[in-house]
Amino acid sequence: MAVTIIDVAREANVSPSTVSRVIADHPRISEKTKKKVREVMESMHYYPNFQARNLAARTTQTIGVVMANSATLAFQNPFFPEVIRGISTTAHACKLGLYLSTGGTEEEIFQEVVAMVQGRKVDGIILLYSRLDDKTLNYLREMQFPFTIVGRPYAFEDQVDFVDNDNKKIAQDVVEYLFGLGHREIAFIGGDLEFVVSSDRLEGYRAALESHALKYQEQYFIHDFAFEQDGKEAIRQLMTQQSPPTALVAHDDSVAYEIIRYLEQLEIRVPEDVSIISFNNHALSEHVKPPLTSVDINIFELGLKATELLLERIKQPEREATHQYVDTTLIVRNSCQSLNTR
Amino acid sequence: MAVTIIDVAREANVSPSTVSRVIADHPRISEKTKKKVREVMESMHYYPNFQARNLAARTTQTIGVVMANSATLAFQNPFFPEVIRGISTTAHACKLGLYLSTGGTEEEIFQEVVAMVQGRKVDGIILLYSRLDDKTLNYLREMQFPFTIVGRPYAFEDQVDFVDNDNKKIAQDVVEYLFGLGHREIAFIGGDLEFVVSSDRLEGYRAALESHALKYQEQYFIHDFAFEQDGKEAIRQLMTQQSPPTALVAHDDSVAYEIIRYLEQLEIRVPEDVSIISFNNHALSEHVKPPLTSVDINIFELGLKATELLLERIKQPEREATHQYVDTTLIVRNSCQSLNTR
DNA sequence: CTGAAAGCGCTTACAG
DNA sequence: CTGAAAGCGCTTACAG
Repeated sequence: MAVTIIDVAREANVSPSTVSRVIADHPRISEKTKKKVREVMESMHYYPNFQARNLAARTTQTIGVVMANSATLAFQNPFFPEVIRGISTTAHACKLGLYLSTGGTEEEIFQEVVAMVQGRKVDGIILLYSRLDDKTLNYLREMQFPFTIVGRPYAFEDQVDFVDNDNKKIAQDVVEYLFGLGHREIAFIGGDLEFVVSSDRLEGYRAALESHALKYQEQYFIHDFAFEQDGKEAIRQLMTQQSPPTALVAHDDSVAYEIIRYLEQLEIRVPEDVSIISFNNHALSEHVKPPLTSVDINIFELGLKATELLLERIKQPEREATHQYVDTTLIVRNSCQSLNTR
Repeated sequence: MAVTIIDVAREANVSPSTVSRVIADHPRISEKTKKKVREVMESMHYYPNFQARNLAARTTQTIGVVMANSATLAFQNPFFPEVIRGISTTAHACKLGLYLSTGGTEEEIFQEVVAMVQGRKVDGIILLYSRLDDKTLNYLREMQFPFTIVGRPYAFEDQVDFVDNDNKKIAQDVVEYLFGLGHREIAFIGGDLEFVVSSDRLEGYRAALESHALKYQEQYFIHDFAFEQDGKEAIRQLMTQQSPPTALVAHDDSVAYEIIRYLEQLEIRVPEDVSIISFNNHALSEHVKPPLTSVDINIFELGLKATELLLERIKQPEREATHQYVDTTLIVRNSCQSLNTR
């Protein structure tokens, strides 16, 4: 068996309480005692048992990280490691552990979250996605369990802590940018509207069009499911209609890459024949052909801030809900062409 | 306070022991009692406290996942989510939790692993990397703590459980493939040789050359650090020497993308002027230009198998060490050209 | 500044 | 088939 606090206490001629207090660096223990106990701990290779400590102290020192189901995960590939890196940075600095959800379906994930909360596995939870009317989120709200979202909640915005980009605004900005280049026929290849990030971006797109008295047009919008089912055909239809778009907005770089390939097969050149712009600025976007103009959404920061908010919430359960919007940067590369100079 | 096993016991008119046994679905409890207790648990919304259960049962029902430091992580971007997906699949099926390392440096990671082991945070550990003479690995070995590596250990191969691709072989195969296409001047842009995966692939490359009585040549090898410092210059030098290579082997697709961009700047066409082949088959490799010929290493399976091995090890600490090699597939796309038909 | 005692919420031989 | 008791390894009022 491993050496316990009792073994140390006996060896150091103090009580277990004292050893415990030395571990916690309690101020009311004399330096002399601390020194002695620490020496004994060292020589006996004592190491505290977290489970016991946490059970007694009613804490876990770990936070739960809940990702959307794996299908979506695969999709948002580069998002995940980067947001984890942000979360880890804060977590590690505060000596907090990370507990990861493993569920593959919405229901499994929900059950896991219940287990985390009720089973006292974590002190708080970070939701890595925001879905319309999400069971998990509602549960967390009802339980008043500390949690933060990376993304904007679909509702109760003022009652929930979250970190997000201003997705409406960046979608608007992107359209404005294209508008500035002279584009008027701008199509949007959207993400799954179940996710708030997707609906926000779509909304920004529409708002930008309307602000220029351009109408939102059905035939300029491709749903995620249509694209996933047969992306090539969707793009073909889009580009062969009466007045095809001169610019495309894709909801994610990986989608943009795919579109570019289909366009190529259709012998439509980017950016000469059609411009393309996208979101999320994957690491590879500077290396593809043509280098992709994309919005950097600062994923690392998203993870970092979400963790900070969560820690504050854990410390002060009663504080008011806080939001934070993380800055984005439009990275202009070579996938968009100006029509003005024509 | 939450409802405990004692509350349930009182309400159901049984002892706490019995409630505990009902939770564990102990065979010696009568169906009648089980039914009654379960009804009470239901109606009282009882949920077991994992910390207490684990403390008493001396288990954790969670496995630790340790990644190499963040710098490397960023590099191997798509690897991480995919291997986690594989690990999650097995873990979730066995109702095991995942505890993630958060450290940014080797030393931090080591300390975390010590905390996981000594602090009884996990029942076993999966190392997501294999490094030369790794302190963490050595510690785990010495402690005889259950662990598995995704990758081949640098030593003690027959004493450690691991899952890997046969990296020597796939590097050989890749060179053979190029050889079959008529290439004789084949360069290698390698990874960090601190990692076994990189040195294995380099070794395979050399072995393949030698099997064709071709000599390994310094000027056909670019070190990871040289490439990272100034990739463009490294490629320029490589391609402007006396007899430049006709084919390049890159240790990872993301490196291949970068190389392709530099080649383009040098006005060297792929595959017309030089062929390029790579490992890991990122999701994007079919979408880049030219679509990249790459070796699919089946990352999902790597994670899945590693977890299975770990679980077996946890069950039978004394069993013999096992290895498993996961199959790979050469995905031929359009980045290599045959010289034979010229 | 330090200790004795109770308690965190479970599990598991042992006994019947 | 079920219960009483000890124990997992800590923490933390309370008392001095």
